[in-house]
Amino acid sequence: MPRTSKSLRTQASAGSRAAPVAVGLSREVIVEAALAEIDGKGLAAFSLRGLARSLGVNASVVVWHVGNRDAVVAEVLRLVLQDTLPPRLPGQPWQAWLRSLFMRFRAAIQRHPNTAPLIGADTVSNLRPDFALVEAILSVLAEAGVPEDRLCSTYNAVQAALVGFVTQELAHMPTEDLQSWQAGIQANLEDVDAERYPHLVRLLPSLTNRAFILRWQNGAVVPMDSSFEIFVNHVIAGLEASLPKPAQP
Amino acid sequence: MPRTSKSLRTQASAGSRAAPVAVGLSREVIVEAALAEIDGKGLAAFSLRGLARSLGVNASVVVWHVGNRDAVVAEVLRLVLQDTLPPRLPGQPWQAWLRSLFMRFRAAIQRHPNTAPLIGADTVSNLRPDFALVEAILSVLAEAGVPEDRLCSTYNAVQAALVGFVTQELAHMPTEDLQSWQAGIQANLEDVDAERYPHLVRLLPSLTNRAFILRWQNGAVVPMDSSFEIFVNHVIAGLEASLPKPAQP
DNA sequence: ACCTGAACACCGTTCAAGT
DNA sequence: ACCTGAACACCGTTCAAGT
Repeated sequence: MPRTSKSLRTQASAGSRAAPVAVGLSREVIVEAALAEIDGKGLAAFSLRGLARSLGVNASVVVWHVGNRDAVVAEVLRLVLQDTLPPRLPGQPWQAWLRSLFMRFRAAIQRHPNTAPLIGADTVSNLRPDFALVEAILSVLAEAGVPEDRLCSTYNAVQAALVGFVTQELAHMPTEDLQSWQAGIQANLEDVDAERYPHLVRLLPSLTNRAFILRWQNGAVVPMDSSFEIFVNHVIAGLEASLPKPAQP
Repeated sequence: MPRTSKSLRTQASAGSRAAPVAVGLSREVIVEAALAEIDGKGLAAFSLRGLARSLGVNASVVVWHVGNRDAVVAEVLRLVLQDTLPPRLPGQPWQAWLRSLFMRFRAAIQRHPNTAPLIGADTVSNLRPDFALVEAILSVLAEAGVPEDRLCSTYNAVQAALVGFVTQELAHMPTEDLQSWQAGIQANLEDVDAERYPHLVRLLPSLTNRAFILRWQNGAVVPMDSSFEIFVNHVIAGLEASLPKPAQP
């Protein structure tokens, strides 16, 4: 029975030259430790060697169990996104289900914001394809009345939206010199020419650190709830508007 | 006058211990070379040392000119996205301008698909904020009739969409073992249970290598034109639907 | 000002060797 | 089967030193 504590080996590590024996490590334990590492240090600072250190083993054992770095990271993402798919409640309109999918997906990444860069930019997502997600979206779109020949394209549009907002809301920010970075952005914003950028200047109070490109903290610190809601509204309304009109009574 | 050829130093590199003299390098030349490197080898294989090699100089000179790796990459993205902002044609409806923005943005990344991971996942984008883009979007949204108190959130929704689709369409794929990876995905797809995933199985021909999560090549090889068009339609229609209704005559 | 070269503290991955 | 330890070919960044 594998333990999940930080070091699987005896803690008296100083002069201990432990014999190379099985230590109860498994793919599952390694992936969980990897997620903990990413949660704590971020993706950029995550390494197989560091992961192995946190497990009290040699780096090559990670490779032996899981494969390479990409595989580890793909498994971590799978762990983060598991149970994201909302159940289809009886009688629930497709709009409501889609909305719950978007919210649950975002909530899952919010729990582990440092994994956000993985969901869109890398294709590690398809290293472990989640067929249930694809089927559920296709099913709900078909039910909504999307024509058969546009189902694939419409699915892609939905999938892009599902991942797109959250990727950016929780995008990684420069960790270290937050102080100077914030100061730099703010100084830039104060110097903006009101003649050339009237809207920007007028809306500055509501935009500063709250709008993409104009912020220095990500959605893990400053959630963009109302923006996300409007975004989801757009997606659903856009979907509705693109449906073939039924004969209106 | 800086030259843009591959090696700025004399090509007789074998036994040449060149004296450390100025070599005509500039921030601009370095960033262009960096883009060329990324275009050729991809972001994962891009390194400051490799970049310096391609320029025929020591690695630390890149640091001296541009700063650190993030700064180099931010400048590269700025170069890729320059001139993305479409002009506002006289009498042009806001919908048409927004559509052209989406298309030009995508076209810019299509020219350098390996930079796609930078636009959304990393926040290198705001290391060099493009105020003109922000202002243009705000301006067009205000003109469309978005209420003042929702301008920021609506801007965020548009920005998320602008970046979201392209990020994924051109997401990086495992470069090396494309053969085995493709085989793996195809094998997986053929084994899908038709009882559990009826839509997936029925639509398999149109989904295979054309739908997110079910493809093994990205948009640089297999463009997702019709999906992108539907996506943009959704964005615009969703925006229209969210506008306060004017008094209908 | 602009560049070299060495050094530091890391990486991912492979591979022989142990039990 | 599962692990160690050494090795290989890299990294980004810093810093003294050259011209």
